[in-house]
Amino acid sequence: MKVATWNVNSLRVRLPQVLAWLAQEQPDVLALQETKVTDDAFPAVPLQALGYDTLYSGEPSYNGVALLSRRPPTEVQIGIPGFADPQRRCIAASYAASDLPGGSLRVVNLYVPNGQSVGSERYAYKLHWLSRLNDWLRTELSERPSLLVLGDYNIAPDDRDVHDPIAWKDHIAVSVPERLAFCGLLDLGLTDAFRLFEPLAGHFSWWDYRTDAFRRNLGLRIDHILVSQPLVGGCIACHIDRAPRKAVRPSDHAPVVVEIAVPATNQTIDSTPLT
DNA sequence: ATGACGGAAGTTTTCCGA
Repeated sequence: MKVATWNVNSLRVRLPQVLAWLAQEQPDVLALQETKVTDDAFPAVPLQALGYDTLYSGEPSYNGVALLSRRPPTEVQIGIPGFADPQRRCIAASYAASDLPGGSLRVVNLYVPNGQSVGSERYAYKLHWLSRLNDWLRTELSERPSLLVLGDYNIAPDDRDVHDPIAWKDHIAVSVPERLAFCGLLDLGLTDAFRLFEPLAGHFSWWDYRTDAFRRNLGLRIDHILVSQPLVGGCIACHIDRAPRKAVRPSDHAPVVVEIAVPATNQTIDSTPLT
């Protein structure tokens, strides 16, 4: 299974790029953030025409998340249970996958608050939001063996994920309390899929629109795919697709993609007869 | 220290992003 996350910074503006990327990459699930579109205006028809089911939770101007999938969703959850948050930042669903532990893949799609600046009201909201997320994911992990928690975390987990760690020290997305909150998610039993394959610095998922930051590779790695322990062994690849960031009028984020082998795939490879 | 770019709302300017 191929699952991806992409902060599109307005789905209405980026729809042609999303449609082209879906047609080319054929992910089983694509999680979108910053759709910036209300539910009544969500462009479901062209996405369905490509064979994707749609789930979405939006609001005017800001935030908004969606899940696009080639198989039908079940057990849909909008928002963090028990957390009355008016901002549309979380949507989750399950997808049948008989070869995976538990028989289905659970996908939790997040748009973690930006936080604006360390010490601000929005920063306090970000940390509170992450705390409520942590509480909920503890329950999810106990009930869903095959769990993916992906999206725009707005946190660069360590200095390898920051183009200039000295300049960014203690700034938003990099501050110690934010990184501790991210570690708190890993401590629940989640693993950063990207770091299963790439140990080096300099790989980013976001670049500022200003100052030619993408061409100079001045970015942050803040979009992540976390996987539960039963899925770790099945992860066969995780990469950041920089191609859409080179488009005309791109999003400032690039998609992150994970590929998960189901046991049947391994068996097929292992049983290939020698010639 | 500030702004630089881009989207949205909505009307010429402001808020927000990271």
